[in-house]
Amino acid sequence: MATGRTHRPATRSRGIPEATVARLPLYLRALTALSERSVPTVSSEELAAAAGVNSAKLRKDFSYLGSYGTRGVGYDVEYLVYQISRELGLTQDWPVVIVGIGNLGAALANYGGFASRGFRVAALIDADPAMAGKPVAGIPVQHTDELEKIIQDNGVSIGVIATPAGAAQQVCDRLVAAGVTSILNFAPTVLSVPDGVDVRKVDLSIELQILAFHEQRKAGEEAGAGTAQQAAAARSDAADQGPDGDVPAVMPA
Amino acid sequence: MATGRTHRPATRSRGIPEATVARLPLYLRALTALSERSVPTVSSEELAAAAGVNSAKLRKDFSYLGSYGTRGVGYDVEYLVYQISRELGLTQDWPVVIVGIGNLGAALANYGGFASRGFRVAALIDADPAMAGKPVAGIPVQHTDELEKIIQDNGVSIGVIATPAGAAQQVCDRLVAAGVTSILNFAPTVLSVPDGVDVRKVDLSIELQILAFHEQRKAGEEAGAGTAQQAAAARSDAADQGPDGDVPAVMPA
DNA sequence: ATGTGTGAAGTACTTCACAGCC
DNA sequence: GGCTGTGAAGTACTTCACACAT
Repeated sequence: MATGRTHRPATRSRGIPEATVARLPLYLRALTALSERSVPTVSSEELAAAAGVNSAKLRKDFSYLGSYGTRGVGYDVEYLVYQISRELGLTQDWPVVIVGIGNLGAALANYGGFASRGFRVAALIDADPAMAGKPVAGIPVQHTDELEKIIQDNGVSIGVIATPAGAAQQVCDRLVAAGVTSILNFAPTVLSVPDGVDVRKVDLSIELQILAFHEQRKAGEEAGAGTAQQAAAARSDAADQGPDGDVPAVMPA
Repeated sequence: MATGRTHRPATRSRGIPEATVARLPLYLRALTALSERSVPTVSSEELAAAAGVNSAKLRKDFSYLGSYGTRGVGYDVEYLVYQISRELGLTQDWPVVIVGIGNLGAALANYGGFASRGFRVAALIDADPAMAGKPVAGIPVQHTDELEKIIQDNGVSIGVIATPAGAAQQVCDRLVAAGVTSILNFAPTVLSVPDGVDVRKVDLSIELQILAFHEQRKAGEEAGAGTAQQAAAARSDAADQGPDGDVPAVMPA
């Protein structure tokens, strides 16, 4: 059990690479925008630009899902939206609980991108008795004591932890014991979970530290001998959004 | 300019792999905890467990920084804290501005992990005139009109965007024009930036969608022929925290 | 003509396994 | 004897480049 190592020898759920899965939501967002503008078809080049990746990667990604495009033409927007949604499991309804209703928890509760994507905030839970009953984003906050009952009554399998770091592991254990098998963790802690439970982590301070690292490099290169050549080769990261295609996004209030 | 593609031929800033950089903050956090408990040394095995990675990876990561361990003994906690902090550029002070002071922006402003890690919230900026002057986390909110002046007066190079999606690109453009070269984007949009500017993205809805994908697989495998073998091999992701070591974390209020 | 789908080549990251130092 | 540091092997992901369908 401990920190729950796991070697994941070839986890590839059914042949779709994890890196591809992480990009599908990006494509879906771009496609949804096109759909709203009633654009009927897109080329891999256009869609890739909108999603911030390169077109070869996008075509390869789609090839794992099937052959949904038409050579010489492109992809049918509506059809692709459906296929990706289905692949991601967004055609079904996912009740979600948010535990820890501070500023962050409230921000998450208010996040509009939820309902639109198959997610439904089933309940807000907080340890502070003073919060109980107070509505946040139109949903009354419930006390932690009710956690197990809420999970079971609503058939919740996805939990969001937005508590302080000190409470996170305990909340996590209770969520898992009650039947939650996927956790999105905003607390700056490494959570231990049994096999079969997925944890994803979102950590502001880590992101900032990564930015600081690159920022420092930029400053150094500027100062250090400007070998022109070196300066040119310097840092051209920029786009492709975040040093590695991965990573996710919250939503402002 | 467009979506600002970039092939980043061998960006590796100075030989440290991006994947390693992304883990340094994790190690740093674990080490800081050990330091607070006055633990003098750690083995790669122990530290790896605390950080949620495996020990071979950790040793390899550290080998990119130098030979800071002692064979047969382990790593000196204080010394490593210093070396990693320096490598990440945390020994200097990074003034940061947060734009968009809704629930999320407020949550970020209140995040304690800031000051402790070399980051300082230099200013909070919001487009709503009604917010101007109101203190959030003890810092008075300033109006967007002041953005350029704030950036320049404080020498800010890192900006956090927590505005609604619609405002993000415009805010981003202004930040970049004013001199910001690293952006942490919480708005669910792909930002276009010129070369030399780093963008990292944090997106709640993408994380949830990735969880939903795996959640769906779990359900499917349960139902589908339980080839015992298949069920056993099933999904053993779990720990290693989030399908790929990467990703970051916000902090609750 | 145009743009998809994909083997093949290239690159990045991880894990193994063990020599070498304490 | 214990634990680091690292070449070498293995795996995962990306990019190229072009055959092939429309």
